[in-house]
Amino acid sequence: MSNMARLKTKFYQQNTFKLAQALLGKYIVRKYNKITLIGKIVETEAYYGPHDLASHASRGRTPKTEIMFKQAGLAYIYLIYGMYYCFNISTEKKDFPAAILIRAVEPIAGINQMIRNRYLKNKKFNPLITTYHLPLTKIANGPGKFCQAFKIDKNLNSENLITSKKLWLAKNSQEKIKSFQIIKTKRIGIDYAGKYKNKPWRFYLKNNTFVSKF
DNA sequence: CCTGGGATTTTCT
DNA sequence: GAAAATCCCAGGA
Repeated sequence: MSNMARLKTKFYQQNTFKLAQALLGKYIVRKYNKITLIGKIVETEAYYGPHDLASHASRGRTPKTEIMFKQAGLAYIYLIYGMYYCFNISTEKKDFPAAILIRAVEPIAGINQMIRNRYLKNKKFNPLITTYHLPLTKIANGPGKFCQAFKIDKNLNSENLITSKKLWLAKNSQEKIKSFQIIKTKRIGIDYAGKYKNKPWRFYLKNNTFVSKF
């Protein structure tokens, strides 16, 4: 992990679709209570502009969607289906609504804690049990599961990833993803989005077993 | 393998 | 009051 360097402003200022692909293979670092969790991003989705019917921003600028209209590099976190959180990164310039949803990560460090975090809200959680089991590929293979594992919730909404001490992104300069390793396909769970529902704005690493859906 | 329904709460109409 | 960028489990083929 010695080659890990935090991603700075310039990285986030790329075009949303380029950034959604550049995020693949990068690391998410989460710190709380002296615990450090690290995951490698393997799947993203872009939500772009005021007309994208799959984007919350297509229904206007509201308190909820405000972060999507801010500058690049902020955490946009919302509650979905009353139960799960989704973590996004704001992109593009101020007043242009866009964001990238992190849909899946490969667990790298703090794996036992991630598994415990996943069970904490589960009805089957029993505080007397200290060891839970979950296959590595099912810890964070979905946007809701990832947030649960990494203890990401509304408290981190609007967090600045460039300066935060709790949540940021990093890269290992020795690791490079080539474009042939990236699958581009339609986004998940947005069948209501009319002509935007089939846009190939979902990106994931080819043959990667940590993605939410193949 | 697949399909369908329930959980749960914020947000906006 | 309805919908929602999800997840899990049950039941049938």
